[in-house]
Amino acid sequence: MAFTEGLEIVNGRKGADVPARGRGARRPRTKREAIVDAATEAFLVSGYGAVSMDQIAKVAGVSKQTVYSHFGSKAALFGAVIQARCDRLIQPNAEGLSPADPERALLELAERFIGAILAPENMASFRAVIAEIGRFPELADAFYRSGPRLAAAYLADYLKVVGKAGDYRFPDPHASARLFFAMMRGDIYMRCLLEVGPNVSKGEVRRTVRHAVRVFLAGHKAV
Amino acid sequence: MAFTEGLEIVNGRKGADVPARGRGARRPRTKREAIVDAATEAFLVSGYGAVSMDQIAKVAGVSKQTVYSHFGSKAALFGAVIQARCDRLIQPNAEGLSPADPERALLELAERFIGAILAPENMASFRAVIAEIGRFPELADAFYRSGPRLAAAYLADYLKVVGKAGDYRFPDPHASARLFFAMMRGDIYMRCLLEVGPNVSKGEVRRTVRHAVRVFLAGHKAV
DNA sequence: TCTAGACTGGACCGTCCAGTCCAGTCTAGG
DNA sequence: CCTAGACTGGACTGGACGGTCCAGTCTAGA
Repeated sequence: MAFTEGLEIVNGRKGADVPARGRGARRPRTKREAIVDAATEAFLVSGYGAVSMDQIAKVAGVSKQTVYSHFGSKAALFGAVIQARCDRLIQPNAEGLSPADPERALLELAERFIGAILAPENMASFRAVIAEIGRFPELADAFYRSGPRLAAAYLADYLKVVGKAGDYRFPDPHASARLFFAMMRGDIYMRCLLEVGPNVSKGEVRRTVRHAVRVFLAGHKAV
Repeated sequence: MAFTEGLEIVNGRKGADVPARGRGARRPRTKREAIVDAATEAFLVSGYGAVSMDQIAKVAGVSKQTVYSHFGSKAALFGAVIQARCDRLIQPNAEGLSPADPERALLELAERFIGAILAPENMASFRAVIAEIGRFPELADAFYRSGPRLAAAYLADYLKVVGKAGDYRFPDPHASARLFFAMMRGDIYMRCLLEVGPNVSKGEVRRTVRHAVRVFLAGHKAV
């Protein structure tokens, strides 16, 4: 709930759509943005099939016709929403990580990564993508590219640098990077995805991450 | 496609439902089984929302009323189908694995595990469960219990035994077991789940598994 | 032979929903 | 002041679909 921040009834002939910026606190959005926001929340919470265009129009405070003049169809709207979310997946990049202390650096990266993938909006995006793979295969592609693949690419670069220092060896940095993220995306991720089991605590995340990082590094120690 | 094996038009007043077993090749099923089969394939391929009861009845070669007299509602039918699939998730258990040669044993276990989770039917089950988490949270629970959790429990037992031998240390066997499966369920799994990227080859699986097992063991070596 | 119960097949109901249409309003810019 | 274009709101269409009903058939077993 509440990926948007509670504005529901913003416009009944009010924020004149175009500039209106600067009016403190009141979200100064265009109709289009309002529609996207409403649709995002609705789709991510309930799924494509369970959301009606009337619903979206109502929540956006806009007429149905307006929705259709901006996005030609329900499918197009869904596509736009998910694409936007994929573009905005927060990418934990490896910049600013010191090659001098890989353990510390990887711990930090891991924490950032876990934080990102466990964030409810991203979790919901992932579920939505999976649920509609049959109807929208392109979205799965977009998700993979801007998610797992990008993250692994960043890390691989970092591992190359670390490898040069000599303490650790990464004969195939890309494979190692993928492995690293797989380790992070462990049982905790699965439990969140399925919404089962005990809720994950900060402590559990911490412990799991430390364990994983330690094993990862020990497994790549130069002999 | 084709989780069932091509029988579609089995009964137009034919295989008398009850015994009929033994008739070679021809699938000798009850109406109920026919319904479950048809529903399974339909739900796993297209998802809950995209399947109609008329469709299922037609494919099962059965009247709609019969479907409703066996399963009271669409939701109940879906529940039964997914539950059955969860119960049948092939569990790679750790029995018969030699504690003397952990590397070999883990490699074997890993291959079995990967084979199971990448199997199209299981992949499809997982997707279906995720897609309908909102409507059917119990199914997610069933899936987790009879999938990830069970597998980890088996492995944890094995790791305890290996730990006693002395070459490796597993201070928290359950955590290590979960980590192990996370490593296996790596990028390949993600790609299959999202149906993106290059198709996975036997070779890639092999390479990935070897890498993961090596890192896992090296990371748990006794000092 | 009779009966109970499973099953058929097709009509039917109520609901929901994507998408269209349209008459009329509001506003910005010329 | 006029016009173009964005927007409203509500009626409407056409089709899908879950679920019900029912008259009639088939089969097994008493």
